[in-house]
Amino acid sequence: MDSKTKNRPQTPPPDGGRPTLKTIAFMTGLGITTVSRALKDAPDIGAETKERVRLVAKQIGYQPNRAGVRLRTGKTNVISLVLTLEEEIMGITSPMVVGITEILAGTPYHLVVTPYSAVKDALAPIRYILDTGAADGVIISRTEPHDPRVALLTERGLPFVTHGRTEMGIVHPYHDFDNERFAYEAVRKLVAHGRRRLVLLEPPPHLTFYSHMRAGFERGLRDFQADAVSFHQTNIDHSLVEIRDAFEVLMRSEDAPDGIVSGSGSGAIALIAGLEMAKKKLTEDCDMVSKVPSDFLRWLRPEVMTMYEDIRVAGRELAKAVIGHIDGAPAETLQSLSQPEFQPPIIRGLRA
Amino acid sequence: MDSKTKNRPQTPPPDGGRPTLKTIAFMTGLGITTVSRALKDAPDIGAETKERVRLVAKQIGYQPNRAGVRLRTGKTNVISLVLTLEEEIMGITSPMVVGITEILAGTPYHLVVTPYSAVKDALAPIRYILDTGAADGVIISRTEPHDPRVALLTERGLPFVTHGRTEMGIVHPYHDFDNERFAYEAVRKLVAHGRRRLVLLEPPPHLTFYSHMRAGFERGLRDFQADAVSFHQTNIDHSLVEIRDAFEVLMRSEDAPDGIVSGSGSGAIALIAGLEMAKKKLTEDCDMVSKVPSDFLRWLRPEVMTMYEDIRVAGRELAKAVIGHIDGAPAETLQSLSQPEFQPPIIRGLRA
DNA sequence: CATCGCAACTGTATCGTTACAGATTTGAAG
DNA sequence: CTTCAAATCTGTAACGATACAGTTGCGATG
Repeated sequence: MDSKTKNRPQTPPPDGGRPTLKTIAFMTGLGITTVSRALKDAPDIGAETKERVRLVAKQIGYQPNRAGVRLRTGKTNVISLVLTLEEEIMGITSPMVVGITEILAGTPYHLVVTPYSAVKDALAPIRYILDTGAADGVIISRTEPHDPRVALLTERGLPFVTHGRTEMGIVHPYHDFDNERFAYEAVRKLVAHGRRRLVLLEPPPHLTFYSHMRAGFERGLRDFQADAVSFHQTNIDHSLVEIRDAFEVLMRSEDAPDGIVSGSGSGAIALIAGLEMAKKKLTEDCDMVSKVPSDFLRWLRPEVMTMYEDIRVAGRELAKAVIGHIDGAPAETLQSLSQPEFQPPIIRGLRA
Repeated sequence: MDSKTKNRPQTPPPDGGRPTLKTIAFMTGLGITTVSRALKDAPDIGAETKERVRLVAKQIGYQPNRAGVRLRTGKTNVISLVLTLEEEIMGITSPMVVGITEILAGTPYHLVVTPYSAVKDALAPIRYILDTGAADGVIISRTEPHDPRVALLTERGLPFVTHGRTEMGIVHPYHDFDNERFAYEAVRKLVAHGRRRLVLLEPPPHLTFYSHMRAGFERGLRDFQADAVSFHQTNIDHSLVEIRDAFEVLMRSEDAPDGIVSGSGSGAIALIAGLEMAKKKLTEDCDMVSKVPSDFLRWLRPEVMTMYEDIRVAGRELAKAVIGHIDGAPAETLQSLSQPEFQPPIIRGLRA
């Protein structure tokens, strides 16, 4: 066979299978390499040729074989969302996944969900991804001030973004909710309602946003002259029953607070239950501000003042940031903080 | 070079990279083919050789390159979860994803989330997966009696499982919640509470479980001698505001029901709001049974009687079923129905 | 009319794996 | 001492894509 045309498929590729570069090469009479480079808009391919190739590719619905690309180039076109199985409790995964996929829909990226179970295993999925080259970028949450995952990913140069910030002197992409301001504004609001003895249902101390929320809470106490009621033994990672029971005890004590800042929506539910078990009533004995990821609380307990953390938007921001990181944008430009705002109450009139 | 050893790597594969069959071949002095077959436990490889290969493979942490396998064999080791972006509202995705990944964790499968937006596009992601060979198996939900996705997947022979049943004479794997029985038991319970004028907040009519739930409801009405109050213009896919407003009108009318069966947890929230806007009270003017995917309602409105649909378990069942289908198990053995049960009320005493 | 540079295109090798068709060795049967 | 079969191992080609190092043709330059 003439070596000049060895790269040109002589037989029409078997029909029924999906089109490959070979198919296009056969149809256009070009070499496979040329077709490949034409589709990449390489500078050494003629303008008219590119046009022809693009047209044929579109006509037959050519889509590059992911395995081929991945094997040759190492590019996986995968973004990995790393989740704790326990994260489910907060019901946060749904809108997050939706937000991420909204952004990925316009790209060649697929979203792979990579779970891990115990907290001590948090590094395991990261190692897996690094070792097997399973993804081009990673999204992690439940960020800690000194997060070994961030250290490892940075060291190995795999693009990532965190949901939450770190404090380790590494500049990396992140998206976060401004929990400092949330707690600060919550205190302001409660004081405006005449509340002075405030309690905070806080995040677990090892997560970064613990200190943010505490800082905002304490700054609020100082600025608006209120007092803290201690509730440190309990945090939003505890079970609803634990939170409820601990809070009932507190509400029955001498030390009972008259204002509550809840760092989580489900925590708020447990606090309300504890409060009611102690025969106290919202708005009468106590006011409450809660961060919420959904509308449930507002509908069922409109007397709770809520600040909405839009997880879907967070998912979008995170997705944009990883992709930006993959594309080489500087990390400083891939950081965002979403500002809390109080939600208007649900309108209880007809045709709202 | 001696052709006898052409397949044996002569140079130690560059360190730092991840191990491949070549690495093991070099270390054991065997051919690449032999190593491949040894790891697959092929019958034509000696027992001792297999042992040696396995040992080395384990020692160096060999994991087959997914792109290589996929390119050569077409096996993707991917399960695709096909979701509506709108599904988020029900907050059902989180526990579903968790359940699925729990099962996949023990397998080589990864979970890829493939979304679609409009209802009319429901076929688009399926076509994409079929055309690009993106997955070995598919999980779909929001099943319809005559579901074109099921038809297409069956025709093209791609293993799948549905969350919900179909009525098209095709035997395929599914997992479903017994909505017929749910509604039936709900009616029984309401009648036992002295309620006789019952309303059903039903699923949208095009989904299969609409007729299941209606059938159970109507069978209950007959068996327990209660009457239906019409509320057909509204269903669980409508917005909370729409449901609330429509229900307020109903509750203010002559025709007001005294018992409610709610086909969804978030729908129940809207119904409660509508009821309260009509100045009616739960347990006094009206009782309610709702299907719920989480604990929120039980905590905040313990007076609602609930049947828990465990989505996490559903995720597990679905994952097991697709894998079973991929492995060639007969579809009849991959069908399961989860039975509803009333939940005990939240215990409102200390140390529950 | 060589020679050179440039534009446009192409072949080969390779990524890691597996299907397939041998190849070699060993021991037993004839 | 052949012959054969079984047991064990191996090389080659291919999956689809791309990096790299050419090759070809052609007009401009000296």
